[in-house]
Amino acid sequence: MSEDRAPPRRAPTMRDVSRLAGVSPMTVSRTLADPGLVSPEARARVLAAVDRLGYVPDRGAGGLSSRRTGFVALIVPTLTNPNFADTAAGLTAAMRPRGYQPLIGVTGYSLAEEEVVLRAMLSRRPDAIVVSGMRHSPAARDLLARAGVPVVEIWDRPERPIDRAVGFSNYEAGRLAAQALIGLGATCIAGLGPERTGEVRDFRGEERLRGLRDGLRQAGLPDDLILHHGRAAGAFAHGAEAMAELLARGGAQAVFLVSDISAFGALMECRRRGLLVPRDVRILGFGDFEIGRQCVPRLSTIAVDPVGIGRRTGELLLRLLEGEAVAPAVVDLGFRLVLRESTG
Amino acid sequence: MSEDRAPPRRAPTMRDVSRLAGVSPMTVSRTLADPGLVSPEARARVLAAVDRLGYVPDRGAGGLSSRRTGFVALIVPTLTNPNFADTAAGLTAAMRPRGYQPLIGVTGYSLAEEEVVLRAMLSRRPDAIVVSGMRHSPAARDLLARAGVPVVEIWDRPERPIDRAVGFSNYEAGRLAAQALIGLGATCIAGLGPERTGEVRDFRGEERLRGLRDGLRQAGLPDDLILHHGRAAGAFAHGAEAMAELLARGGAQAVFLVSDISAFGALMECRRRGLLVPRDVRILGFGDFEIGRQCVPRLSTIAVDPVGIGRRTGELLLRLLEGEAVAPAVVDLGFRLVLRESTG
DNA sequence: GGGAAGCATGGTACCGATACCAGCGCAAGC
DNA sequence: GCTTGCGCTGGTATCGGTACCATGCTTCCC
Repeated sequence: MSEDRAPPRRAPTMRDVSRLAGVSPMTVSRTLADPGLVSPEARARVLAAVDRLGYVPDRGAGGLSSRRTGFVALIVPTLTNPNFADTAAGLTAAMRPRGYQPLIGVTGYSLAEEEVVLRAMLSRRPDAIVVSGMRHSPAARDLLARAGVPVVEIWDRPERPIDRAVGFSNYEAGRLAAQALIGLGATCIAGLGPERTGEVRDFRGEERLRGLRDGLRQAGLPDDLILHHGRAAGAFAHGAEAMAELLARGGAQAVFLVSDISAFGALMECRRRGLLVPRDVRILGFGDFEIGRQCVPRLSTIAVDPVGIGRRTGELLLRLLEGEAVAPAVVDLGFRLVLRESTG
Repeated sequence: MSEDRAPPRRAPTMRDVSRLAGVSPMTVSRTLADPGLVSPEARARVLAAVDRLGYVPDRGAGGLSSRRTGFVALIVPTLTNPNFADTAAGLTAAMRPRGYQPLIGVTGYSLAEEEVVLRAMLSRRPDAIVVSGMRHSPAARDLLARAGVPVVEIWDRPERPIDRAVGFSNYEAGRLAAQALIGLGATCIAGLGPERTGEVRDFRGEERLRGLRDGLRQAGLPDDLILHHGRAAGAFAHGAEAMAELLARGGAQAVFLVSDISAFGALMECRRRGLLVPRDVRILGFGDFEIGRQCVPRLSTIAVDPVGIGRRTGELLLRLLEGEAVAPAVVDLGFRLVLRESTG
C-alpha cells in the first residue's frame, strides 16, 4: 500500500516456498500439515523459507483439494443480543484451536432471511452447520438435511432434530417461570413477549410464553395477562412498551418476560412510573444476562449458559468431524431458576 | 442425515448442471455470473437445471480461479459489546447485496491475539480487511500493509493510516467530555477507564481519557481523579468497581466513563450506595448505547454511530473494489454530545 | 543374502470454478 | 460477394493446494 516497489506482488505460494527450501511442494505441504512426516532437516529448511517469504497458505485452495474447508457455519438471529454473541464466542473458543473458523450469518429473526443466509453459507462448503432454533422454512430444513455435513440446532430442544441439537426446552423454561412465580405467592401472573405476527418472530420466546400459559392453566390460574407486544428485535423498548400496556390493564402481581433485556426495559418502565419492584410488581426475566446481575434491583431470571451452548456444540462437532460416533442426538443443557431481588 | 439412500452424495457441480441443461460448463458459469451474456433459451435451461439439482456454486473454487473470494475480513475486540456487533451489522448490510461476506475475527482486546486472528483471515484471501483501531503489533501492521488488498481501520482516526480509516478521534471525544462537564459547572471531574497494563488493553478508551486529561489541564482543573481500574472486557463490572474506588476517594462532582456500559455499572453502584444521579454525582458515558437510552436516569453520552461506521466502511470498500479512485484516506464521522438526565 | 517393511520424498492427477481465446453463425455495410 | 463485427458458445489452461501412488534407500529379520 505505502510504497509500490513491484506490481501488486502476488502472495507467495507453496511452490515459491518449495523452491527456496530446495524441496518439492509436497514436502512443504506435509511440513505444514503434519511435521512429523518430514525429516528434521527438510522441516527446518521449509520453515525458514516460510518465514522468510511470509508465506500464508491459501486455505481456499487447500479446501478445494481436501474437501475440508475448516469453516463452521453459525446462523443466529442477531449478534446485538449478547447471548448469541456469547454462544459465538464459546463455539469459536472450542473450535479455533483445531483450525476451524466460524462463518457467522445473521437472520434478524426472519426465516426467509435464514434461508438466504444459509444458501450463502452453503456456497462456502462448511464442514459443519450450527443453526439457532428448531423452526426453519421447509426449504431451509431440506437444505440442512441434504447438506452432507453435521448440523446442530442450538438454543432449543427439538422433538425431531434435523441431525443434532444442543440447548434446552424453552417450553419447560416457561413452565418453570410459572411455577416460580406461583411459588412466590402470586396469583395474577402476566407474561410479556414480542408480537407473533409477520415475518420477524422470536419462536423461542413464544415457546417460553406457551410454557408459562400451560403452567398457569395447570395451576388453575388465569392466563389472560399474557401479552404479545412490540418487535422481537428491539428488546429493550419491547419490554418497556409491553410493560406499559400491562400496567394500563392493571392487576398483575408478577410478570415473566422472555428475556432479561426486555425485563430490564420493563423494570425501567416501572421506575419511570414510580412503581417499586418487587413491592408493587415482581419481575422475572430469562437468560441471566450481565445486565440483570448489574441493575438495581438485580433481576431474578431463568439462567441458561450461552457460552456453554457454544462450547458444547464445538466439542460435539470436533468429535463428529473426527469420525467418532457420538451418542445422544440431543444434548439438553437445561436451565435453572436464579432468584435475586426483582421477585422479592 | 435422516435417511441414507445413497453414499454421502457429493454436492452437484457446475458440470452436473451443464450436462443436465445440455450446455457447456462455461455457459452455466456465465448464466450465474452475468445472465445477459447468455441467450434466453440457454439461460432458462440452465436455471431449470440449477433448480432441479439444488445446485449451489462453490465459491471457494470460484475464488481460487478468479482471485476474488468475496470475503471481507472484519477484526474487532469483541462482539459482546453491542457497538461492534452493530458495526458488523452495518458492514454486512452494505456489502452483502453485492455478494461480499464478512469473516469476523475477535481479538479480546489483545494485540497478540489480533495478529493470530489476522493470519487466520489472510489464509482466506479476503478481498478487503477491516480492523478496529489504529494500534497494532509491528508484525500485524506489516501484514496489513503487504496484504495487497484495501485495509480500513475503524473506530479511530489515525494520523498515519495503513491505508484507509473510517471513524473519529477518541482523543477529541475525551476533550469534548471535559468541556461538557466543565460547561455544566463541575470543577472536580473524574475519568474512569480500564487498566493500562498487560496484554489486554482498550487503547481507544485510553485515548478518550487522555483527551479528558488534556481538556481538564487546559482549563486549569486537576486531573488526579482519572483512574484506571478493572479489565476492559467486563465493562459492567469495571464501571461499578471503578466507581466504588472513586467514591472511596471522594470529591468528584462529575464522572466521565469510557463507555455507556461501564457508565451504567457506575450508575448502579451509585444507586446501591444511595447516591442520587445527577444530584450527588453527574455521569457522562460514551457511545450512545441502547442501555443508556433505557435506564433511569437516562445517560448523557457522547454519541457515535456504530452502524454508520460499518455502513460507510462497506460503501467505501465497494467503491474501492470496483476500482474507483476514492478521495480521502480518512473519513471522520465525528461524534456529538447528547445531554440527557444523568448530568442534570 | 534376499525379501519385506518402513521412512522420506517426489510426481501426477485432480478438487470446481473462471479467464482467456477461438470459433461458429448471422446481419450489416461497402 | 466478401469483409467486418457482434452475439453466443465451447475448449483449454490455470488458480494453489492435497490425495494418492510410486520410488529410492535403509534397516531388519529369517
